[in-house]
Parts: sequence; structure tokens; C-alpha cells
Amino acid sequence: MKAPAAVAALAALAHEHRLAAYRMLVEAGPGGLPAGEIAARLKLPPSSLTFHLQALQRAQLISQQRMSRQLIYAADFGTMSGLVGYLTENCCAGSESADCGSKRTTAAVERPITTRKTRRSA
Amino acid sequence: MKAPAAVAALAALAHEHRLAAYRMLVEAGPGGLPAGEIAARLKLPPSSLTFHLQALQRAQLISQQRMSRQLIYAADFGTMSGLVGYLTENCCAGSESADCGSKRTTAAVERPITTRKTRRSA
DNA sequence: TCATCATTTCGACAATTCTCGAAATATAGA
DNA sequence: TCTATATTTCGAGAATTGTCGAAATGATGA
Repeated sequence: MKAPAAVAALAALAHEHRLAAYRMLVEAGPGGLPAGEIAARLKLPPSSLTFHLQALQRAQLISQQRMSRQLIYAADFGTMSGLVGYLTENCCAGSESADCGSKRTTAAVERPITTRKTRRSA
Repeated sequence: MKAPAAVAALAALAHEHRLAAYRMLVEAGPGGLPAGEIAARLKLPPSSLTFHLQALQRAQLISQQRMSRQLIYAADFGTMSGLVGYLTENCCAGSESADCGSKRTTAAVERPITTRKTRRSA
């Protein structure tokens, strides 16, 4: 995943209702859920839900499939995997600095600004 | 990290300039970078940059520290760690469905949350 | 104190996002 | 075909976000 796709995925998830919908679909698994069921659980009017599902779909975070009268939405785990990969590889520092993925129970990585000056800018 | 904080962090990162600024600060490491340096590299007018840095700061993704005349910004790795943790735990399916964190090429965070081995330095 | 540098705050505007009722579309069964 | 169900599309208004020049603030050295 590259930066523009990452921005798209981040933006799609950066909303209360969309994150809730996505999590619901993750929990539902590959079988997914019909739009009406998601709307009911989220207590959203159908047209509002469609708006948010379309945002998730544009970012390729979910997919759609018709099943008789219903439209079933399911999480696309590959995209989320790509996003998590992007964040760990590009936003969590590499080998030299703090590594944010390894032991995140508590604040493992504070800010040792005191240790050394490391003034190499000029 | 809980849902509202995750939404805040996702929204803060969901913008081309802010993601670029954040990545730059990750690469810079704990020493951080002065605002002017970030603005110059991103080719952004100073007031626009401030707007974006404030968004990142509100989400606790970066911190600010004055150093003489300059304001130094540095990535807060703990928050990113929390975000990655939130996504892997809440948005990547649990034990039953597809697990999106497992087979990335390199990555550091490969810690399956399904089992709690408590294996310390095996 | 004054001049200068680094950065933020202010203000105004453009652009985008969010919300949701009403109308339209697609499917199924009688 | 007619009716009912499931969901989307349309349209309009409210709210939020993004942009950036100009003015203000804070720090430094002369």
C-alpha cells in the first residue's frame, strides 16, 4: 500500500459511524451483513448508512454482494492488512528509533530527549 | 486506546500533508524537527503547516517543545502504537476469521493477539 | 530598546463532508 | 401485473475542514 491509498483508508475509517460499521463487519466475518441489519444496529437512517458504506467501499475496505433482495457487505481484510502494514513500516520508525509495534501494553517508548544531543543538522 | 481516540488519530493522519509530516517526524526520530524545516520540506506556507501540526497534536500523535526561537515537533510513538494495536485487535478479526496482521513481508508487530503465551524472551 | 527571526493566531473564503427525507430502482411473491 | 421489501440515488442545507495572507507573539542579540 502506498501513501494515497493509506490516506484514503484512514479517511474512510476516521468517522464514528464508519469505524463502528467496519468493526461490525469484521466481527461478522466473511459472511458479512445486509445493509438493513447494519443500519438497524447503528440506528442510522438508510440513506445515511449508504453514504458511509460507499465511503468504505471506495477505500476498498468493504465489498458488496447482492443476495436476493438484500445487499450484503463484508470486510475486505486484505486492505486492512495493507493499512496496518503501511503504518508499521512507515510510521513506526525503523531499526534505529523507537519501534511502536513490539510491546505496546504500556508506554514502552517515552521520549529520551535527555540522553544525547545528536545535533547533526548543520 | 478506545474508539473515540482511534477516530481522532485516524482523522489526524487522513490527510496528505499531515501523513507526510508525521512520517517525516518518525524518520527524524525522538529529536524531532523545527516547524520551519517541516514547512520547507513540505513546501507549505507556515500558517497552513501550523494548522496541520495542531491537528496532529490534538490527536496526541506529536508533541511540541520550544528550543530557543524554534518550536520542535516530535512524533509520539506511544499513540501510533496504540492506534496500530487498536486496529489489529478490533479491526483485524479475532480467532475465527481472517487475521490481517500475520504475514506481512517485514513488519515488527507480528504478535498474534489470539494467544497469550506470556513467553518472555524465550 | 530595537531589529530580526521563527512561528502562531486571526479572519475570510472555498471546498468538502455529513445528514436525512423523498423519490427511484431492484427483487420477489401472489 | 400489483404490492411489498430492501436499498440506493437525489437534492438541499448545516457543519466541518482546508487554505493562506496579514497581523500578532515570543525569543535572541546588538
